[in-house]
Amino acid sequence: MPKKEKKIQIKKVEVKKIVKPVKGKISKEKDPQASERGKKTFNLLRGMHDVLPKDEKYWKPMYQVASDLAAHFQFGRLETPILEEIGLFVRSIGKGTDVVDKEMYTFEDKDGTKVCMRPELTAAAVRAFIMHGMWNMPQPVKLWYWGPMFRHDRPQAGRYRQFHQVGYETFGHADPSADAELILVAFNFYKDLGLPIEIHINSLGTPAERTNYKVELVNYYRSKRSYLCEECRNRLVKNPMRLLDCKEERCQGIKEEAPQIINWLGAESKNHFMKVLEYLDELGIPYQLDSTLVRGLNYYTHTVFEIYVADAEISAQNALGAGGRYDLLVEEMGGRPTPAVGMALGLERSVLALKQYNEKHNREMPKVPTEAFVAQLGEEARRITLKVIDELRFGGIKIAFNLCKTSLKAQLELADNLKVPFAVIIGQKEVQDGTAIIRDMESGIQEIVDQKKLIPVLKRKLGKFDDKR
RNA sequence: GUGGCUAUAGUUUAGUGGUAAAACUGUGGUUUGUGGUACCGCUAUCGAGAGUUCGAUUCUCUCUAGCCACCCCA
Repeated sequence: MPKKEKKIQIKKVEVKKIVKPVKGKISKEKDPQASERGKKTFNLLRGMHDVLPKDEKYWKPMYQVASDLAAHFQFGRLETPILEEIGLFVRSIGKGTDVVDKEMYTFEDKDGTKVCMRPELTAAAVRAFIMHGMWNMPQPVKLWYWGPMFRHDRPQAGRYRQFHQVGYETFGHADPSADAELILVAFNFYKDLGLPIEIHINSLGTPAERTNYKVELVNYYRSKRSYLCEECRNRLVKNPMRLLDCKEERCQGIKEEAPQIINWLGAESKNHFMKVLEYLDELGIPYQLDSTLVRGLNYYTHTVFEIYVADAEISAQNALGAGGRYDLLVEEMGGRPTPAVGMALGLERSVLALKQYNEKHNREMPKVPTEAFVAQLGEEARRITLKVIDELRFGGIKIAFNLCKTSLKAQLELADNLKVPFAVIIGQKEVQDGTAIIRDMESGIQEIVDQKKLIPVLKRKLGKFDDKR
């Protein structure tokens, strides 16, 4: 109780003080704010995040690069619903994987259908491929997507429950060139954004080859059983391929000596893999063979790869993206046997890595410079200004303005912050004369121009080609 | 899901058992039509709830969130 009384008293004092020198404006503005303070505010759900305008400089170019690459490599945009039947993911990703067993957002729809928010998009792409009879289209069928995915994992930096991926999938192209093409797309994505990456690559062969290899792997690890960490002893029974993921120090030596899957591949599989590598060599894409790379989703065959930030210091979550071949999935999902390769990149992680990389190297994302600031004085001028602003848009001039500001000083300050080369000033006098002032922000030299000639004059000053002359 | 650390203005940080400081940002102003400086205002129920206490932002507990490692993955 005493707390509240004190506070109220303080406020009254403040208001009185303010009312004296200024007008009634401020006290009017303050009251609603004060009453709002008592209201509850809402927070985000755990693991959710807003993408804010301050990060637009990352998200916008990412989308631009992603869609440019898609256009260049002839991927068609696929947009699928966020909600899908739960079985779609259970069958494709596979039971026993963490994604399916622990991380999916699932619920029962009002009609009792078991529904799931997509944890990834390859399965949905396969579904769409089959559903729309895309095997009847000229092959290969190339699809790309961009959108939110949902995984109920424990959040960490660069790891969210709703996160975004961009992905590319190629159907009906069995040749190693398809694998290489996708890796090239990923490589170019980061190259264009200015982030050095490295590719880790491996081959899982066919399921039969993998089974043979697993037997050998288990035999090997059994012989070392007493030296293994507890976790690995479990893996030995549950998921032997994951033994290769172990980070325990005591298991590292054992891991290094472990049989490598590449030696268990048949001639055909080996040949496929070698050809992929040859393509990468030809393209000059650096890669590292990684015999321990196995991937968490069950549908992969042959080539698998992951994309890491080249600078190991940069991020905890440094796996930016991953992909691989899934030649059997389309058939498994009820379609005609169709070879396929896919790849997905994590966007939040890419932003995080880019930020850290840029900070480390004192680099900034390129942005389109503003060419002119339009300043206005008075209500009359504001009316004209909004029109001028619109005309300048048609003139193709990148401008900034702020109708909220009334003083010229404040507006020029903004112009200065934006490092705009020119300011266009419209006041009462200019409204009457139908003119505008163009101020060179560097020299301070001003020129009075007819409002109708604003676009050509500005263009000339900006060194732009003016097609009206 | 397991373990650990953290939680003060929009941001980054001080600080104290007696309700809080600074920088930056934002906003208004320093003769109401001119910027890059300078100066002066304004902006925090000290994450939420409970407990201990005359009194807590400061101590304890619970919760929540973030971060780190594991797990997993993008």
